[in-house]
Amino acid sequence: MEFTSVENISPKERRQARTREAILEAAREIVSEAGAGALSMRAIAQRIDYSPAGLYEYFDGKDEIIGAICAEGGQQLFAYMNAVDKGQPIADYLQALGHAYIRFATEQPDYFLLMFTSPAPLQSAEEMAVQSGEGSAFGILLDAIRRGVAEGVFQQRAGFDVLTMTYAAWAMVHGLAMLRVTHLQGYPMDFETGDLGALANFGRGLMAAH
Amino acid sequence: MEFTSVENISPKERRQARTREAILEAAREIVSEAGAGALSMRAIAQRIDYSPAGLYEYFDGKDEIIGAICAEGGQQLFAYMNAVDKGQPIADYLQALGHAYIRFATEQPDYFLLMFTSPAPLQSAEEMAVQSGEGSAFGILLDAIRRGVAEGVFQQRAGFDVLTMTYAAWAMVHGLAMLRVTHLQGYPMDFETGDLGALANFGRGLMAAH
DNA sequence: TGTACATCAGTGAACGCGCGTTCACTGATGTAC
DNA sequence: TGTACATCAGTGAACGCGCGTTCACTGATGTAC
Repeated sequence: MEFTSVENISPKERRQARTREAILEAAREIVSEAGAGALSMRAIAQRIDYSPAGLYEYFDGKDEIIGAICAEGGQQLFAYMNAVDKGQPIADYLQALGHAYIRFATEQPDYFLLMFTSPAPLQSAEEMAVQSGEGSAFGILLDAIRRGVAEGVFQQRAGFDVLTMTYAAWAMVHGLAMLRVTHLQGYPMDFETGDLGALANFGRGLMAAH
Repeated sequence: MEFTSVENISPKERRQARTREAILEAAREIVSEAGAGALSMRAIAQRIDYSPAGLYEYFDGKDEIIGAICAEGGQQLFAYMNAVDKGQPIADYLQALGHAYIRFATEQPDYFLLMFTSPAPLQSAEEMAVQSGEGSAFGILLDAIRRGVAEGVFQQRAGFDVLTMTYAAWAMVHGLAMLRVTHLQGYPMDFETGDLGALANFGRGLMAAH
């Protein structure tokens, strides 16, 4: 029988983990402050007083660092959505989830763009279906839709099952978030009202015929 | 009284216009074939057998060229949506418009991304409100919503006027298109069905209470 | 019709920059006897 | 406890690349007399 390796962490490994974390933190800060375009090995190294070459002790290259901070971004997005009060009526809850998604995008626009303007690491529809609340933003959305259907508030329709409904909800909030941080950035309009209206409209579409 | 300068075009101006067009065509092709990342002054010049320096006779710099082909992209998107049969019932028509938007994005993904991942030249909400069918994709969408409301099929609600409804519709199709060409690129799922369901769901939300 | 000149379109080479990555190296830390 | 050695974290300099833009220039085209 083997020991789980989780417990035995040597001082060396602790140090390495800390440095890895420092690298990612620096990368995160650069993206937040100056956008994804400013993220370079040199910039990261400078920020933590390393030479660029030193980073290769901890990561295989730039892509791996980007991948790691995208994963962190996913967790952050999850945190935004998981903080929403689950006690509310399902329609309100779903709307609040959308709002949280948009809030993440507007508060961390560069982060959001980094995560969502390049292709994600592949994952099948089945895998997406499996992931429930714990861990991913999509899972939270999925659980909400499931709950709405179970409560009889939302209604499955032909060609519009729970998974597809979730995809649609995601696309709705993603479109609102994306337009806002890219094409409509700086537009003098009342996004808050617009988003609320759009989310309410989407919710009406989900409702079961009375 | 002055003559309109539109008519008198010298041979010189004609030549210049043709070269300008050739530059933009080359830029368009590069973006289509290799993505926005591959668009460089050198690449454009090479494709039309100029030296990079020569391009500065026709454009002030790279940004101006990008701006010009984004404008062209807007016209192309307009063409997609304007080709949709306006004779159908409004709900079908709106759905078909969404479909056309998504088709543009999937058939010209690099173009679409170039247009929609950087901020657009600013324009006020009033200007957007003014632009009707002739010219812009947003205008077409706006006209459709207006028609739906006029026919009593769609319903204006508190905080959800025609302009806001159009914004919501745009965000819906934009989210579907965007997810598809970025984060979900290559996912093994049935986008066609998903998009149809999402658009139908959005339409239901617009409907007037019976 | 011929000639002198001005305008024009376009070039070649360079400037200065930043990028990801590699590699031979060094000095410090840890280890074995 | 001291010494010899191996491992390790990190460096400095360079490689090779591509970028947008500038500038002095040239050869062709057009114009005026």
